Amino acid sequence: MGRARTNPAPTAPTTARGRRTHDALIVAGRQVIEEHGWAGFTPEAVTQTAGVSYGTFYTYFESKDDLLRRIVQAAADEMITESLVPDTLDDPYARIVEANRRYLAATGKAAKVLRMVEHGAYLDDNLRGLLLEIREFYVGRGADGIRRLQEAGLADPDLDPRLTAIALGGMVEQVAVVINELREPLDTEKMVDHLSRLWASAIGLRAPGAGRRIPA
Amino acid sequence: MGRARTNPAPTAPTTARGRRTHDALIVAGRQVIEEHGWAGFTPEAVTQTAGVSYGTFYTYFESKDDLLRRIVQAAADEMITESLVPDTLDDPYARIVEANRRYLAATGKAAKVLRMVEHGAYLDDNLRGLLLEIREFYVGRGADGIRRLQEAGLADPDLDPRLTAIALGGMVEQVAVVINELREPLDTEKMVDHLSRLWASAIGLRAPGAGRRIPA
Amino acid sequence: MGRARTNPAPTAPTTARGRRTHDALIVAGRQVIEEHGWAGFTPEAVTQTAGVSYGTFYTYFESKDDLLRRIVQAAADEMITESLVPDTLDDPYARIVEANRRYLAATGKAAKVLRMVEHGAYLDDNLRGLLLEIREFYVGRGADGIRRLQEAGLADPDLDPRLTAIALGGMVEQVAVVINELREPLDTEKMVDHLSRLWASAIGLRAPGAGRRIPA
Amino acid sequence: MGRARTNPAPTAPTTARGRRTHDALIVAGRQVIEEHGWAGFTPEAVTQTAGVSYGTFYTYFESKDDLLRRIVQAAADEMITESLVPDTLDDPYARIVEANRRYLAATGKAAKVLRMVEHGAYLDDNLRGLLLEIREFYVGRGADGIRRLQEAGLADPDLDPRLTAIALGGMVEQVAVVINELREPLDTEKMVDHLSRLWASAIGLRAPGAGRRIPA
DNA sequence: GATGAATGAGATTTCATTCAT
DNA sequence: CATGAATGAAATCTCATTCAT
Repeated sequence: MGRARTNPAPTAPTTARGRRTHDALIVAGRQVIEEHGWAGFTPEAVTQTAGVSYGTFYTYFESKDDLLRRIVQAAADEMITESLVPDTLDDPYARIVEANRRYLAATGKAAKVLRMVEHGAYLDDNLRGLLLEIREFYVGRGADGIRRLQEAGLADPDLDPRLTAIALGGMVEQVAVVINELREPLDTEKMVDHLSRLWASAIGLRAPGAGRRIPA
Repeated sequence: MGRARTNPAPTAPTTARGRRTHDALIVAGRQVIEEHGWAGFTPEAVTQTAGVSYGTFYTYFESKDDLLRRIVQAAADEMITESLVPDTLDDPYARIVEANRRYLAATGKAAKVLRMVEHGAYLDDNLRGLLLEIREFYVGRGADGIRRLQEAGLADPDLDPRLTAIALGGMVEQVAVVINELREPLDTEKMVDHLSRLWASAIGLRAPGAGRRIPA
Repeated sequence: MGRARTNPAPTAPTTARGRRTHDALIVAGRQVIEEHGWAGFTPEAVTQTAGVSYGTFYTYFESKDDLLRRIVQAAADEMITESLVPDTLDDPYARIVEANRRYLAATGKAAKVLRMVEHGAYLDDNLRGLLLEIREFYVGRGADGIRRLQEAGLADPDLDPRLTAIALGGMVEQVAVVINELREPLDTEKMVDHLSRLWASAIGLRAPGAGRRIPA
Repeated sequence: MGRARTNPAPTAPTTARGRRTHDALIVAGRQVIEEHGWAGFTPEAVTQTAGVSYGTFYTYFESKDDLLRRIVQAAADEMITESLVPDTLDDPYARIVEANRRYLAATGKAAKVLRMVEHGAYLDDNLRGLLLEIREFYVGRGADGIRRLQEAGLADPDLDPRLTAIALGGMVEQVAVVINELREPLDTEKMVDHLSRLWASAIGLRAPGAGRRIPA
């Protein structure tokens, strides 16, 4: 009634048991979203899935929003971690292939969660900021790669690296989503191959000193 | 949503005034979704935006779902109509440019609405079917175009037309959506240029008898 | 979920039926508070008492707080209106008697509601302001009366009118509360007599040109 | 509140540490009520203020009600103890002054706590009885004092001692509470002076053999 | 048809109390 | 004894849908 929150602001759990429950709720929350979508994402569903009582939810999270933010953060971290390409890989085309393969592999579920948030019901400023950060990570990384190739004389110098990264990154992102939704099961490895060839051709990638642009 | 209905089934409006109200509600509904997302899409908001009383909603629509279906249908029709490229345009590259320009111009918001439905709370079989149809329209059209170019010896014959269409179509679709969400204002015409060059390069489009793949 | 209120902000009812329901809810709310105290003041109890459904509460009031504010406002208005002493009454002592009689008569229930708010669970800034206003009304009126008597040479000139009004007003206010709570039934008219004599003696009120301070 | 209890009944603390914790909780509880009112009075807030863990609450108190009763009892004891006027003080007016000074000094907050209980959410028979006792103590003491003065010919014999004590006691009590709530800071000593003069004049107190009723 | 009030099941959140460690 | 996590009934609020006028 018009008064400030009087309830205990949830604090980080101090005991092992507390941490277990806390983590279980995040895992359960993610699972609920993935399986039942927005409509199913209720504190009740989450606690039931985690096997704890209703009230326990608010021992660890201020609100549904709060849990959502943490789920998104976790999904984003996971996506980014899993889609990093090792520095030891030198060949530009191989790097493209690897990046695409990892992206498609990594983003099945995580991307689904992120999309749901993006186009779903609830977007406060915190979440919007989080999503923009994630996008910026991918766009920036893609633009850097393109710029390096241009500087090495390996890619079309007329392309704006950032616009190109937005476009080609969008291609891969969108394909990742479609794969998870299409009825027709796509051969993922074949799609990785196509995406890589399209990406390479699009930026005019050529093997140093070679006439052929992409491996046959 | 999903409650049994006991309401009189709304009938198609018979008077001119009825049709006007009906259409105004669809327009208002679309506007509400675009501007306020799912959270704002309530009968209350829609009727207020349309300037009619609350109860009028159910004079014309069985339910929120019902209106949603009609909004999606309208958005899809509009997208498809506006993104058709006239047959009179012969030059392949010019057709690509034109298709991309029209897509970006016409469909940013419509695509956003479709995405929302896709990832939003409510996806009944009707809606899912509708979305698949729309996607199939674009993918099919893109694949046909690529296949024709391949047959004419103007595009890389090693590419699977369908996979390629999914990937490149996804690129344009994703860019269309992103443009409306990014903080940085993109120069649309420059983006059209980039998308077109990327698309053309990606499929190895070459002007008949020319060495250069894309216009400078 | 972190979004602004999307629900219709309740608007003043436009139809007669609406006004009836609105008023019934305020009456019911007041009755619930008086009879069951804070613990019983729930939207459910209020709507049941008013004979409407639960949801109707939020057709007219933004929140429990909102209704509470209106109840307090109504109680205050009622108290103030009923405790006004007609200007036609000239004799100072008679005015004191009349003011006390009206105060005790008027404030049984209203004062109970106000006390509950004051010492009860919920005091946001709006309510606090409202209560201060009410108090100020009584203190100001009392101080004015005392000052006038002092200027007419009818009351002890050494008294600070404001402090005196706070003290004597508090006396009457407190007695009003006690009357409603004590087991022992007090003779109200006798109490009015005592309060008036105490008040008059306290300020040294003397009839013009008379030795006796108060009527026997 | 009002739930059946299955908890082990807390036992009186046996160790020094136990007593310290027990007392700290009562002090903290009182502080919480005074500062944050009913809304803030939660086991959580009390234990935090006392610097002990949540669960410890129920080591010492059966319930919130239980703590409340002890707080009220402590506040009452304190009020009564601190407002006792030493028997060595003989002069009637000086006794009035001293009683008022002590009451204002000691009991503003305690009185507020008692009021809160009175008008707050929870009033079981135990509490009600306690409050009536406290009131009776003050009313009885006041009435006795007035009766003695009347018998000594020092006060208006027409006044009903009990009614007068209720009224004048209410005056002081109310002022004590109001002082803590008013925006305008009152000069307490000046208020003591006024209260005393008003009280004395009201009962017609006159110094034996003196014409002036109250010190100038 | 249009209007706006009414409905009530369901979602979110609170918090006094209990319990495992 | 102390700790802090767990519990769940009850409170507040939402909103798609229905209904009386």
